[in-house]
Amino acid sequence: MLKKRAAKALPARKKKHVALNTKVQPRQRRAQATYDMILEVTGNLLEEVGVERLSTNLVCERAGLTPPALYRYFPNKYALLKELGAKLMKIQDDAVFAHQKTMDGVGDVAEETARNYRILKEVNAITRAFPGGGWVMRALRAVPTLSEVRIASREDVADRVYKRARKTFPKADRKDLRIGATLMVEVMYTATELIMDQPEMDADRVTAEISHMAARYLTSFGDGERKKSLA
Amino acid sequence: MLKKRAAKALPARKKKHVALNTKVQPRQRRAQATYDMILEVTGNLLEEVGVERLSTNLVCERAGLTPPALYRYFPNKYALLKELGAKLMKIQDDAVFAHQKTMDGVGDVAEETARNYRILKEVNAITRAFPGGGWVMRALRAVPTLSEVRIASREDVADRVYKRARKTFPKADRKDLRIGATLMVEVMYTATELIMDQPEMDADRVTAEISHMAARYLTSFGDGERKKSLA
DNA sequence: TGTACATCAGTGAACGCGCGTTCACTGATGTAC
DNA sequence: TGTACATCAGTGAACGCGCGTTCACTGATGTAC
Repeated sequence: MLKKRAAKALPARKKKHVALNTKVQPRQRRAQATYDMILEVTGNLLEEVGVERLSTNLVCERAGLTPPALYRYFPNKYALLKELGAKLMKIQDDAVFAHQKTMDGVGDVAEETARNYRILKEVNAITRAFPGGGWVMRALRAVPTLSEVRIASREDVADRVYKRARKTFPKADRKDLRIGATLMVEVMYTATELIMDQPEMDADRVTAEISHMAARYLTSFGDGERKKSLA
Repeated sequence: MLKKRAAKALPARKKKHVALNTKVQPRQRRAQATYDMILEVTGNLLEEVGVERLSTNLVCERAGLTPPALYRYFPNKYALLKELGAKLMKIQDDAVFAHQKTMDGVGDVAEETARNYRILKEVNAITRAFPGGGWVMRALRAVPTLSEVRIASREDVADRVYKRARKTFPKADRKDLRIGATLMVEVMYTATELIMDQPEMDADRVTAEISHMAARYLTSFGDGERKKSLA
């Protein structure tokens, strides 16, 4: 089948709000390499200068490109951050989902603690290995347009936790359990942020303790004392 | 092979270290009023335009001042944020400490849940009432020079939790307990951030659940099952 | 009490810089025939 | 197979803007006598 030639690009409309989505998708190999390099350079620069001093011009300079080349793919620095953020969220989530697959329902506190610990260890390692990982996570919190990416990712994970927990605790209040899943996920990732932000803290201890906290909490949905406490 | 301009080394942008502390302290009444107004305007502007689009020029314009007037007290926008951040941390902490005074040791889960709930409710209300409160909290996370303020505040609170818990759990591992206190405090404030960031969430439920989570965790230090879980 | 005067507070106008962005262009790539 | 040519990819040079910052200055305030 013959591919239709792409129609000539229409003149860009004037837009009040600049979209954060990438503009043109790279079609040739050369372009894909450029695209990837831009993001790689961005990650490295984040590590060096932080999100405030990051700019498209700076990325171009470091990447050995002229601004229109970058501008072809990304409208501004937030588009860069969004793309990096989406990438990081994806590989974090994938790691979590890989673990989730081996789980059927919620175990006891010791079992859940061990599970959480293994997952968190892996997520921490992934984030540390990601160029500018700490900065990307900070940006995902601080920049409103980016927080959508973050929230969507977290809710994805929380949803699976919820479904798993519902099997084990069929009598638990559904809304509580759903919010509980969100909170558990949020708390777990908080540990990762804490470790990235404050390297002086004992990462292993933090990971272990948060894992325990999350496990205690999740298993509490099968506990009569919950109601009494929250009455 | 791709033809690319040689990547230049980063120019040595030797930005002299700008102190974030206020420069001149206001001495006259007029000056104090100006100083306070600048911060008030900053808070309101944060609400309107966010931290990225905030600038000293914008604050001046809105405050009806010329740049040198602002510059007399604050060297840049981070000094403004730091001052606002310190203020918010202080009134949050004061509220927590007021509650802590009435506590002697750690109670049971139900009791601790109730305590946490009351404290968190108040901290949430304080943060909501603070102009630009949500943005200030985000900035305290995202801006490195500001995170010092945040960490110092959190550790202050954690220290008191630690001392209280040590009385009740004299046999618990000291290091675990100290880190546990930090984590508990961190998790509690996470709830506040979550509520500020995602107003679509049920604030009451989130507050209640996190209070329960923190209570479960803290009381776990008097529990034999802890060791087994974390082995 | 009034007033002279030192100090504090804020103005007006300008600066250099780096930002995002655009235009007209050249060069590279892939593919239809 | 080679090649013509449409399309994709990136260049070079410039723009207007708002940023932080500074200078020399005027006006306001408080106080010593």
